[in-house]
Amino acid sequence: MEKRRADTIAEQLEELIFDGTYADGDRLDEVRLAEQFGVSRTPLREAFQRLALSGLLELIPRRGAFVRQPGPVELLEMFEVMAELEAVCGRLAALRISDAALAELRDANEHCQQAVAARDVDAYYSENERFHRIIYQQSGNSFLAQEAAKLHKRLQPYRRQQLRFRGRMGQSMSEHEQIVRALEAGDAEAATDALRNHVAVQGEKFHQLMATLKNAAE
Amino acid sequence: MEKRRADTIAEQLEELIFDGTYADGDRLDEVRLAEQFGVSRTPLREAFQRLALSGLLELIPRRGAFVRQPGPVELLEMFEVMAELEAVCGRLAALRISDAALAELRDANEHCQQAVAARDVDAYYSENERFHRIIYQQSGNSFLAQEAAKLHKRLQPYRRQQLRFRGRMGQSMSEHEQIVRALEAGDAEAATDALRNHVAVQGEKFHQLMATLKNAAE
DNA sequence: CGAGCTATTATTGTATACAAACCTGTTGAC
DNA sequence: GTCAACAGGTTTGTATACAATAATAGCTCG
Repeated sequence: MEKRRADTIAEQLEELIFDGTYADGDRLDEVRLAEQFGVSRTPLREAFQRLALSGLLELIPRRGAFVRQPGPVELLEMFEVMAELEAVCGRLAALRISDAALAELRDANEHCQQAVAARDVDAYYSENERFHRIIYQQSGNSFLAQEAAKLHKRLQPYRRQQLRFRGRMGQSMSEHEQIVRALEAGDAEAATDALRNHVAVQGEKFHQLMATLKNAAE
Repeated sequence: MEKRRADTIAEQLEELIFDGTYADGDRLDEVRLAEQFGVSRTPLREAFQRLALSGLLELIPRRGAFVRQPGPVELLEMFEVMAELEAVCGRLAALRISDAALAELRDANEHCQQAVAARDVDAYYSENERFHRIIYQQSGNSFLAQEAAKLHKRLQPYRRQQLRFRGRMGQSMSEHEQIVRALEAGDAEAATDALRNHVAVQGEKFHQLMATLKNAAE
C-alpha cells in the first residue's frame, strides 16, 4: 500500500511533536511548514486533521492548529487506561494464547535480559514493545489489539523516558517473568494482575513520570 | 465553537452510513457527493479523512473512499472491548462515584422503567445512554470516559436494533438495578461483573445480533 | 494620554485548475 | 480466439487562486 505525501508528513510532524520540537500550545504555521516540507498547504492540512483525530493537535476553526501535549492529569489517566487494556489483553490471552506465541514471548524476554545486561536502553525498549505486542495479539481480539497498540504508541515517549530511571529495567524484567509464568499456566487472574501492575503508574513510578514531565517542559 | 462545512458534511455522511444508505464496500464518489452537498471536493475530502480515522471509511490511495461496515467478527470484538471498558468504568466508579451521581443514576433508571412501561423504545434508548454515560464519567478518568463514549457511539446503531427484541428491555432493566446496587454498595467487583455481563454479547444476544446484521444487509 | 473603532494585514477555509495514476475498451498480434 | 498492450476517459492527489474571517496596528475622539 503506497503512501501519499500527507501520510509521510503526518508521521514527520508526529515525530516533531513527540521529540519536543513543538511545545504544548504552539501554533503550527501552515505556509511555513508547507514550504519547509516542499509541498502545498493541501496535504499539510490533511496531515493536521489526522494528528488532530489522534489527539496530538487541536484544530480550532479559523484559528489554526495548536499542539496539545497531555498534562500530568491526562497522562495519568491515559496510563490508567493502558494498564486496564493490558490487563484485559492478559486475561483473554491467558485463555487463548498459542504455544508458538508463548515461545516468541520467551524469546522476546531473553532478548530483553540481554539488553539489560548490556545496559542497552534502545534494544530493551524495542524488545519490550515486541513483548507487549504479542500479548495484545494473543488476546484473540484484533480490535482490542489495535486499540492497545494505538495507545501504547501514544504513550511511547513517556514510557521510554521512564526506562532510563535507575533499576527500572531490572524491575520490569522480573515483572515480565511473572507475566509469562501466568500466561503459561493459563491463570487469567494472575495475568490480569501482573500486567496491570506492570503498566500502572504508582509509587515511585509516579514521581519518575512527574520528573520526566518537568524535563520535557524545558 | 463554530463549525466548518467539513464538520457538518462528516456528520451527514456518518448518518448516511449508519442508516444503511451506503452499504459495505460502496465507493463514495467525490464529485457526485460534492455537488449533492453543494460544496467543492476539498471539504468533502476532509470529511472523508475524519470518517476514515473513526473507522467508517477506508481510504485506499488512488482508488477512493469505501464504506467499511464491520463484519460479524469485528462487531463481536468491538462489543467485547465495550464490555471490558464498561467493566473498568464500573470498577473505578464503585470507588469514586459521588452521591449526586448516584441520584442521577437512579433518576435515569426510573425514566427507563417508565419507557419500558410505555413500550417507548426511543425514550428507553436515550435514557439508557444517559445511564451509561454517567458511569463513564464517574470513573473519575475523563480519558477513559471519552474512549468509552466514543465506542458506545460507534456501536449505537447495533445496540439500538437489539433493544427491539422481545424481552430485552425488561432484562436490561433488571441488570441496571443490579449495577446501581453494586455502585451504591461500593462493591467494585460486583459492579465490574454486572456491567460486563450487561454489555457482553453472549447467549441469546449473539443470535439477536446476527439477525440484526442480516436485516441490515438487505 | 488612553480607549475604542476602523482599516489593513495575515491566516484560514473553500473553490478551481492542473497533474498523475488507474480503469476500461479497443485493437492488434500470436 | 485469446491475451496483451495501448489510448482514452475517469478519478484521485496536489497546487494555486480566491474569499472570508480573525488579529493587529494605527488613528481619531474623548
